[in-house]
Amino acid sequence: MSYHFNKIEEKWQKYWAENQTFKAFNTSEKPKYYVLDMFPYPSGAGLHVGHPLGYIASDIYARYKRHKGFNVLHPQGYDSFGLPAEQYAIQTGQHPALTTQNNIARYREQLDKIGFSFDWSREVRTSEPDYYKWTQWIFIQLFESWYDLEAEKSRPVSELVELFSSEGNTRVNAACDADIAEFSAEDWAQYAEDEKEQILLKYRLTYLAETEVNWCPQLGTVLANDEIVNGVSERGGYPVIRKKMTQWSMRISAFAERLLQDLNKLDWTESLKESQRNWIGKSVGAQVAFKVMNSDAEFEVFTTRPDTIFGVNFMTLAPEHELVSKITTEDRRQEVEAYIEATAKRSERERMADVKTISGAFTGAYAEHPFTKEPIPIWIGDYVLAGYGTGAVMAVPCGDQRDHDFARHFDLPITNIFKDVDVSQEAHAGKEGTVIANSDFLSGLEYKEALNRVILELEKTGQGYGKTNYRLRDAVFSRQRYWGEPFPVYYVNGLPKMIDLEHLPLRLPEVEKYLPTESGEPPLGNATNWAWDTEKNEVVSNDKINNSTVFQLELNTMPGWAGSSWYLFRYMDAGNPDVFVSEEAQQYWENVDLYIGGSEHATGHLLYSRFWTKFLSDRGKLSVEEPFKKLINQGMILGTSAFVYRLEGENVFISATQIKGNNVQPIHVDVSLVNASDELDVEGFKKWRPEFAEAKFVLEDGRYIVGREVEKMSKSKYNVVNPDEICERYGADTLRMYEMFLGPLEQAKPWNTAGITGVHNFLKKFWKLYHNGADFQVSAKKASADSLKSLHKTIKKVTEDIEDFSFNTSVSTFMICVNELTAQKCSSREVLEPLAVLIAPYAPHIAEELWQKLGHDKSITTANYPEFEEKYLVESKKNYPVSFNGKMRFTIELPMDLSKDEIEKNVLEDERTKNQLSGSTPKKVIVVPGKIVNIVT
RNA sequence: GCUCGAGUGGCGGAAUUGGUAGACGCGCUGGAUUCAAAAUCCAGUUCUUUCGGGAGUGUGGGUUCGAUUCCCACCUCGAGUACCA
Repeated sequence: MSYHFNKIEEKWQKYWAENQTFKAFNTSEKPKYYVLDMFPYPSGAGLHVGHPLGYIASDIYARYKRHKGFNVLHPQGYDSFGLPAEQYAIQTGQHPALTTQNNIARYREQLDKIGFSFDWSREVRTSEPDYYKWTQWIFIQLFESWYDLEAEKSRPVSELVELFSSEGNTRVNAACDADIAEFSAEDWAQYAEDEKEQILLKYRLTYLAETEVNWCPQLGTVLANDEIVNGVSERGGYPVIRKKMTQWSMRISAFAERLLQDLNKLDWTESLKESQRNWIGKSVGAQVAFKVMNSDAEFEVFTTRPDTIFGVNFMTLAPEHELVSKITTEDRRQEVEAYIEATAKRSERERMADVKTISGAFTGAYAEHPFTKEPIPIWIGDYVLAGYGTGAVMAVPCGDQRDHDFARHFDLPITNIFKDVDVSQEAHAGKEGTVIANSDFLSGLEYKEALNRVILELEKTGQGYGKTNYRLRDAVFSRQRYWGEPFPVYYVNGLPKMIDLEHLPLRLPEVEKYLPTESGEPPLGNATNWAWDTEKNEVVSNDKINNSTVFQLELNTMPGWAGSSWYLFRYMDAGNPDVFVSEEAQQYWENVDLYIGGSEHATGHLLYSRFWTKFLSDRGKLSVEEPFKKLINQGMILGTSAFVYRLEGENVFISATQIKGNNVQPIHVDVSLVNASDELDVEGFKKWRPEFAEAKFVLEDGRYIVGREVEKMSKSKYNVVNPDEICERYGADTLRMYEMFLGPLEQAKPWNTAGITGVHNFLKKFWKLYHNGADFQVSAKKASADSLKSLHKTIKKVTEDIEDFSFNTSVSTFMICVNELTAQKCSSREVLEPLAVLIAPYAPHIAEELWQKLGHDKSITTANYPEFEEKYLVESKKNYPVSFNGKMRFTIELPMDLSKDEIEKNVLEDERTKNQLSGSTPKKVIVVPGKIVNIVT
């Protein structure tokens, strides 16, 4: 009987579903282990072979951990709010909820065919009211909290109000908006309620603010920084402009230091931590105040090099700096205004692309040096960004290349304050080993000493202080979309109020159109029932708005990352109607032990999720400060696109080998029309699209050869390979093993269906090992020593590989093992039983089938792996090559578990060694246990 | 520009506390089986060679008895980030 994988796989998938084999329980004697995949957005295109890569890896690990005796939580769900469903709705009028539901059904069908061990009883969907109820709840928690910088902790706003009532805000060290005025307890008592609300809003962890945002006109929404790639939107590639809008923001900047420090606790790749560090962008330096001469104006600069303060030759303000118009002298005004206008016209993108051109203008004003009291000219220049630091810099051309370039361009002086360094050609940015000169009290000091000294001096004279800056900005949380979580917010006199917790969820209203309204409001502006009745506590018709009991609800919705920032906790207690996750469930599962997903989320999802976890932990809702202990980025599986070449202006296609000098236009052709040797199915191609029906071909030896290129897999490039087809043709077990076999998990690699036969043949050989013709046949006899050695080698290697996530080499190890067992004609139960357990994580269906035929009545999932490791520890032997001065001479057979000294002794006592040495004493004997003995004579 | 990562046969890729480079698979070549094909099985497959060998892990140096692995310089590719003061 041959290997009927379709039948076997169907049988076991049904068995697992019916018996809820992979259901995890929130109490167990066993230790817990939580394996999570980044949940997918269910797009209309369905899954291609690239999607399951990470899921297969995590599934192997989850199944392995079960064998190892862990209580494993391995759930799956859908990040189901998002743009594509909404855009589809705009085009077709179909409700996004319906599209989403259909897409999810399709995804589920595809996922089920691959035989994953997900606990589907815990499935979550971010677009379900039962789920987004808790997203709204977290939003309210954030609104009701402020950040205490002293305690480095989020605290309830009620405690802030107490502080204000007892001592005002002068001593409160909180993360807040920049424009806070000082007030006393008495002042606070006298403020009207609305005034108090206004002030509190500046402290809340989610707050309304007029912010300059990245507006994408084509998408009709704002985008977060991480949703913009090269100045255009990540989705669709549309241009993005800056625009001022009132938006909800998240005070993530308050958590910058903790987000940075705690990276050290995580088992993530260095490159990923590095991107987060970059994104947070900590720089330590000083804030220094400069007085404008002949004026009462003063401005601050931020610098990481206060030690170079005596090298300041000029100041540069961002053109948008508020002081510019105030300090510009009359004779300079025209030039300065022209420059400001010119820079304002240039888009962010142009400004970014063009970093070579140096431009600026002199304001005519001078600042006073804090120590020398000398006048310093104040310039404006667009190399200084309004949004970073204070929007002003002290320019030290001898120490900073941009300042140097600017000085040379405008012919400004360059003072050298470094000892024995030439700065005439370029700035000297090095710190270590540099001695400061020409700098009054800093002269003769090294960088570190000078730095400390100058900050001390600045603080003493009240002209500055040591300061740390972060690049991390607060995250804009409003989106002008329909298909997202509605904010649980209504407005009273322009002030936001939260809906009471017990009335959540606030469900998305129905709308006629999913586009923004004619007056430019978000799509929810189209809803006719979108007002909140504070007496009935329910949504009512907009007609009833009276601003005393019925109020307008918020029209924005939350961004995509809202639902994905906390979903890992919902799996622990999915469906709990009373709380987002129960304390018991959360304390049992803690957080994710292993998280697998793509690296594109390095600075978005992974940072926001860490932020919300820290916040919820501060407020006592969670017992952990980090969501994901260990994280692995799986590399993308790329598609191998195929091209046909059309002669310019004709319906004639030239084989890739015949192009020569012809002018051709490459056209993507569906990869299913091309065979493994790059030959096009010409008849199929003609039928593929009507415009090709009459096409003519220039062939090579009667064949049309296509061109190939490796690209991202996508529908529009016709290079998508569907996992269903692979499962149909080769089986899920083959697909799973082949995806692992393709290469290292973390590396990007092209898909190539041709190689799959190797893995498929391996499974067939494995099957043949215990089948004689049509009959299942295993021997009850003891296995030979060789077979046991093969088995044990495999157990050892595969176990090590799984622990290191080197799944590709473990597939090779299985192949070697089966080849050896085939050669040994081994069909012993003694070998096959542990082998079934070992291979089950990779190829679960064939393993279950074998396990059952071996007489077990429970799923192989319950098999205990350490038991097999113990039982089959055989004493293996190894041949040690012995070489003299690097030249290999002969081998000696010795047991593997000898110590270095024992091996050395055995080798030196061997007759052949004595012959080689012929009486002389070796200089050195190098022994590598398990590998080699090298004798240096 | 900066940060991180990677360069090994025709291809995907193995091998690092420094120890027989090219495991395993694809492809290719030859053979068996077959009327034939598919499938399967067996053998071979880094290059070069006067069949003794010789060369070889991006390039050039270095450390070492021994380097794909460690160090220095350079080249190429990929990812991230970018006037961040």
